[in-house]
Amino acid sequence: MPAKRPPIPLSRERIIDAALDIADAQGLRRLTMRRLGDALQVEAMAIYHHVPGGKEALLDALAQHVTTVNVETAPSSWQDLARAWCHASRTALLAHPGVLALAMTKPPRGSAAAAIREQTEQLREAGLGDPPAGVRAMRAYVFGSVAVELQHTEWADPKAQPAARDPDGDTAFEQGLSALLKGLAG
Amino acid sequence: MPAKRPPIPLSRERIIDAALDIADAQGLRRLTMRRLGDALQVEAMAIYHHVPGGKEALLDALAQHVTTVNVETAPSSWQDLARAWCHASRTALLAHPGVLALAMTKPPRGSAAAAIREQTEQLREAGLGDPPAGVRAMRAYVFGSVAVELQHTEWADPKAQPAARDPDGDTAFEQGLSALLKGLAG
DNA sequence: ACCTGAACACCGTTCAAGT
DNA sequence: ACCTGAACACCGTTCAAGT
Repeated sequence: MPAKRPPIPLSRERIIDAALDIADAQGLRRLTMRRLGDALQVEAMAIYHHVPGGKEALLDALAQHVTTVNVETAPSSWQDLARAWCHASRTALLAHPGVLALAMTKPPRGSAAAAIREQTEQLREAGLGDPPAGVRAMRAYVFGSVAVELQHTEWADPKAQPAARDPDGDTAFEQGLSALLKGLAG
Repeated sequence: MPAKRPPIPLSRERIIDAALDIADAQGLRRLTMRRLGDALQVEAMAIYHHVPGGKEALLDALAQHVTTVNVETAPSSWQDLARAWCHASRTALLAHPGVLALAMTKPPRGSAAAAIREQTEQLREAGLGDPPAGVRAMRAYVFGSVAVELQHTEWADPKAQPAARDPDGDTAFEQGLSALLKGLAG
């Protein structure tokens, strides 16, 4: 006879993880405070204790989660460094397709804004010409590529799992990235 | 004494226009069947008569509206033609910032899918190397650029009017577009 | 400190009813 | 044919109350 397991205490992190699960599996429109509560075995109202701003703040946190990336500064050229940042960003976005719309729509805040500043500084030190413009172009490229790639997989198979990715996506991304970096070089 | 004006009959087009107004001015989250009915001087339930699929179909229609563009095939090189398509797409998306998330998220259907096919054919005839890959890269670029540009204006001034645009947006777009086209050339 | 229950204003959508 | 009113299941959020 299994002992009555004491419930894992609620936390901001567990809430965000559960919210990402729901958004990825069922879509943003079905991410509901009540459904989220169900997934966490808790009444919806308990969530407000851990996420002060309510649902709007929760959505902000989800956007931050998929746009906060970090790269160890090691590579040789600014091109290699730029590639590393773009790959990391793409991977983070593809991991949670359900919240891509939030990531592209909400202006970067907190850790997401900090990551952009860090990326800008690293690329400046690595010798990139106009770091803010370069980072802006890279962010645009990564956002757009991921959006089109996800549209493509959903168009090909409306019930595709997030794991079942577009095989053309990788190569299309690499080609476009090379062209972009060549363009940024001057 | 003003005569009692007979109400303009409801139509799918009027509904879509009113929905775009609300989304642009107040955000997608505040676009509600009831609010939409108010704006049209009609009960919310009347909308279902003109938009069979309900709210989901309405959102699809909004996405189609801002991603359906057309370009008169006249320019000389495939580069000029590609520029024309990218400019037209960007303009259409910037005109309705409130529904960008839908445009990037919903796979192209109906007139939007037709526009992509048309663009692909025109560019093939104009001599572009791999038309589907090229169009995919252009769509990604336009989506990403517009998303970052709108993030940027909202970050600079959270209550900026859609008309008050980012001055850097135009030049950043042109620079990136040139780099992309150079990359597509080979 | 952390969670619940009841309550309130608001959603999307249906269906029968009006004109 | 086109619109309305009432109804239903479901939202986000508050607040007092429980432990």
